[in-house]
Amino acid sequence: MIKVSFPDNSTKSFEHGITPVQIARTISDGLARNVISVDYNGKILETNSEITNNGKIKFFTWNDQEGKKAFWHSSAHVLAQALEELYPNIKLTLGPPINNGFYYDVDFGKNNFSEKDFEKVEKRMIEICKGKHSFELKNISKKDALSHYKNQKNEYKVELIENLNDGDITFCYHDSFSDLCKGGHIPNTGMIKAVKLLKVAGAYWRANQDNKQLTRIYGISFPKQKELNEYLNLIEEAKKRDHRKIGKQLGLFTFSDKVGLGLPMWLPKGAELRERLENFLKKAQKIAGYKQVISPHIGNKELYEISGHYSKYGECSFKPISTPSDGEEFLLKPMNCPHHCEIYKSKKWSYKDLPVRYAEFGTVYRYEQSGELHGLTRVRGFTQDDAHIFCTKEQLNDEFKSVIDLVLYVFTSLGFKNFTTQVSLRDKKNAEKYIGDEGTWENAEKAIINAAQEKNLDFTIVEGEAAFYGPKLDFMVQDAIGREWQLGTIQVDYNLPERFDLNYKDNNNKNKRPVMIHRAPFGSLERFIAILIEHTAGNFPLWLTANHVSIISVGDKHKKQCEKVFKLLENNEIRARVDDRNETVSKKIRDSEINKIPFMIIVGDQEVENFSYPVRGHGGVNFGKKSEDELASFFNDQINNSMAVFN
RNA sequence: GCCGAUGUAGCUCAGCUGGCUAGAGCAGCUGAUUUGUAAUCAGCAGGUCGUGGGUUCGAGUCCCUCCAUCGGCUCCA
Repeated sequence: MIKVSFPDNSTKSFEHGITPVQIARTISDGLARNVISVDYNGKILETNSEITNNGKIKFFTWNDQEGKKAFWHSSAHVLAQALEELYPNIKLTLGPPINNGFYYDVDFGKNNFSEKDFEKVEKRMIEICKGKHSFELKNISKKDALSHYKNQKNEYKVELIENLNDGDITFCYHDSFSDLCKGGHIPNTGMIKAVKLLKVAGAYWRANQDNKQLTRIYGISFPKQKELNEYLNLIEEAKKRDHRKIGKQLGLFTFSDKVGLGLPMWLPKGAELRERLENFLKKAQKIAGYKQVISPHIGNKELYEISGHYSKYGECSFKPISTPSDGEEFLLKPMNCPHHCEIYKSKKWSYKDLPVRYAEFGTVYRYEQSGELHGLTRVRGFTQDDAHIFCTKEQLNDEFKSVIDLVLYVFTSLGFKNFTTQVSLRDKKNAEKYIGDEGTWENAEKAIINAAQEKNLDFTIVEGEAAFYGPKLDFMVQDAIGREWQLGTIQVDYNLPERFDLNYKDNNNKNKRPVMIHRAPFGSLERFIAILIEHTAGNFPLWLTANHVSIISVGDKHKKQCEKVFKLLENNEIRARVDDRNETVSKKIRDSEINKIPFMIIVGDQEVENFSYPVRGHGGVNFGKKSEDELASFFNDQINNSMAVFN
């Protein structure tokens, strides 16, 4: 007999070799039907694995992330089976579950595979699912596993197996299909009721550009058709929030092939929006002790050779600009830090002066690969809300923490609640990718982790994501369709102060190296605004929005009164616009709605008589009637409430 | 840069297997209408069908080149 304890800490005894699904049945038939996989003593087991020792069990259903993982992993097997049947000469490689669904990377050889083939594959997948084939995991010796795939001439699987230890290798079987697999499946294919292939894409084997490019097929599956439909609807809705679409609708920005790829141009409304965001941050930065500086858009090539950026990125960036003077070359500014270092060097510093905080909305240019450009989120010219803090080692921790406060203030002011934080460290195995010695990296990494812990950030640590000169703390936010983007970033840097020979005098009149913090709460204005658009669907916080109020006339005879209300609001710094076109009231309301103007005032005979105005909110919300005396304070209260206070 | 898809008016889209002067709605302009909470009516104008080449009696439609866009991959100072 074995003892199994449950999440509620109760314990039951079972026969040796009992399976999780049998244990589930002792709780309820419903659970037995719905259990997808289990965690047993911290290890994921299949529902039909035999349990032979005492332990703690936790059941996963579709409602758990682990359950979905098993569900989608199993779906990837079904996809692979269908593909292998329909395209006999393909080579399967890897097929994991992802956040929303699963994919399988396949070498189609000379044949290609496109969206036109989806229907056929989906149909076959559903047939396989209906067969209710159970998944079975079997141990295979390394020798047998290798010879199996060598027979199939599948060099990918052979490579995978060669990196595994004999004894750890399992194959998963269902129906006529088998695959190298470490487990974590649903009980049988019958659970999968709805399947949809979503996209095909090229993907390099083992994520390495030098390797062969495989065909990646993305799909998603659900236990109910209804859930698939809901998911597809959700995706459709999300696409409506795409910043490229809303940006066009609201007249915020534009692109032109003639100007160049990835070089956004801001239309008046977008420029005003940017200006408000800049002013918002400038105000907070002033309180936090930053000083604004301004640096040119180009810099001598030598500057970037000193900083190390040129040797790292020179080849794959905008080429240097030469001048009439022989041998003289300039680079379009790809980052602001070297300039700020030189500004720091323009005078001698005492320890009493530090920390020095230089801030600049600095526009930089980077030659991103053409295939990488994406709306405003990935561009070739963009403006960072950059600042560099030069401080002593002793000040580093406090400075770093106050930058975290500033970033959090920016995020909460703009309504970003679902952000994640990531500490990006170097990849120790690839030391050549980084500059600076072991000791300084250790210090910098420790400093970031300490500060993040002290600020109670719920961060994940990712190795290999650091900048080449230092580790960083990144604030990540998802866009409308779930892609993660880095917005805010804070970086500790011991390297540039060294390279630029930055100094200050300590209290013994000795030269000391300052530490440098690079930081940008928005990241870049372009990307930040893009994500902001997608989060708000263009309904910006009141303090940011282009127009607060649309004043709509009923007929021509009310124009004068509209002007009067407009003046009243304008005098109180409320951004109003008058719509007295010769159109119906309904039409003018519709236009205001489409332009996402938060408030409307309709001015007709009643208003002219009573000097009392009904306020309509975006989407038809009724705020009741306001007298002329109440109007300005009503809107100003609304606007002020939309903005957090920084202190 | 790589893989796949797409490209018709300012915007959103029709245009079947190649067949007369390429269509619609919105936006725009002109006029009528003076409007009460999400589209008043009529008329007008607007397109070298992404680019260059080819096949054909004939190409928006078929083929190739290039460009751009979209979805991924790689990259992201």
